[in-house]
Amino acid sequence: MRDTLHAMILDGTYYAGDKLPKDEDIAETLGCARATVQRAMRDLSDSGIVERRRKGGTHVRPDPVTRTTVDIPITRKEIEQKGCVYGYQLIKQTKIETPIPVAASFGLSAPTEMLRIEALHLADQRPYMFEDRWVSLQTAPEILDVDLTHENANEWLVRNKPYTRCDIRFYATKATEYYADLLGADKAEALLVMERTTWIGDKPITTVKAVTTPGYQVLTQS
Amino acid sequence: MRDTLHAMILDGTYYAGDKLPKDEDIAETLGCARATVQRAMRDLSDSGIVERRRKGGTHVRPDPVTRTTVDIPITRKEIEQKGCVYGYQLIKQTKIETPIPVAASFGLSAPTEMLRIEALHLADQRPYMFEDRWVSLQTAPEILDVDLTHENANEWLVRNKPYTRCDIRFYATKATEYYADLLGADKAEALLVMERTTWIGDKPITTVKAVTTPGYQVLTQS
DNA sequence: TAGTGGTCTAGACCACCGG
DNA sequence: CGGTGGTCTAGACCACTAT
Repeated sequence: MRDTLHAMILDGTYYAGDKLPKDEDIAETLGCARATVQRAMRDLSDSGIVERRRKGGTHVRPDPVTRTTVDIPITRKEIEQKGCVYGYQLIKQTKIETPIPVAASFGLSAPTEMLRIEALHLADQRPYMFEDRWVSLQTAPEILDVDLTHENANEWLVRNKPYTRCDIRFYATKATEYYADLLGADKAEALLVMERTTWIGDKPITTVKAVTTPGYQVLTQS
Repeated sequence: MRDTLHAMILDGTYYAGDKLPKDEDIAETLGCARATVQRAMRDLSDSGIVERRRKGGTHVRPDPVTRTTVDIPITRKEIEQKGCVYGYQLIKQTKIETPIPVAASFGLSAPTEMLRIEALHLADQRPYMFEDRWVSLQTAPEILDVDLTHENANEWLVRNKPYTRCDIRFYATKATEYYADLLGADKAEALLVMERTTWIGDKPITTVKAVTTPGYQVLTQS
């Protein structure tokens, strides 16, 4: 039922920008309950195909977008899923004031003292991903009690610091000598970077720049 | 109501791997309808926080993932939204048999004749993105009638060929001399690439490799 | 096969926001 | 303010799958 409604909307009956009848009318036309229409519309809305506003009605999105979902697993799981042995190596851990760009990524106007952690994830003993992380000591002071040579900050945070907002960006960067060394890559190799910043409410938790090894790909789901 | 249920599940009552009571019991405990629980659970499930299986019940996901949504707009819109003037330039258009890797990306075992289109998107007259596209002539033969020097294949497809499946991948690549020339970038610059392949049912529509200019970022939502 | 989640209905009331 | 979508209920039946 919902699927046939999806199909009906999408089979060329309506075009970009068109206004659809209100749920009640559609329900009557199709001989189904309004809740069913509502459910179908919600799906279409989630997929970015349609836009709905109270009183404004439902419109086919005028500028179609390709909307897709990315799952970023815990790095350990990602490595293990490839059938490799996971390894972790703490490189450096310092309590230091955030540089301006880092403060900015949190939306903070003034630098703060945070914990900076540089670490390497290994797959079968070989470098897999380098992470350069900043953790807010105001929001997550307990991290100072964690032995980060063995426990990995990524996982500790996931288990102990739920977040309410998360910004992610992907981009490419040329390997600096530092990255190339750490990752066992050629200098000037092209590397994919994932930057992730999380907050609980409006309080910063952590920001991490994950630099991957050459060839790394991010895949999306349907 | 749904929100309080969300909160209750997430406030530390259950841990990774835990099994939750069945919807009916939760509904009774909270004094709400089962449909309400179902709705809340569906949200949690969509967010990747919980996994549900008929008869198997609902479990908190044992391996937490960061799940996020990426919107990929029409390139024209993306450029215009930045306040730039959009430009488009067809570089080459050939009817040719797919190389093995291209056929493979569609899941085809044998090469087929397709339309290959190389084109450049411009922002304020400057190169913005290069696209190397293959379009199936079996699924979208009408594209041969389109004047691709003026109409851009991206938009024609979006408007005329709805798809049911879409695979996307992001990765970094070192600029070849060809890319560097086209994009006005330095040779060996790191470039972000988006590859997108779409099908209608199990019939291939198009696959496109979009090579971006240096500094390009993909942002995600919530 | 029995237990669980998934879909649907018919109806009520609420919340937002455009005219 | 009135029209539209959003949420909720109480109940029925279905579809999958773990045991």
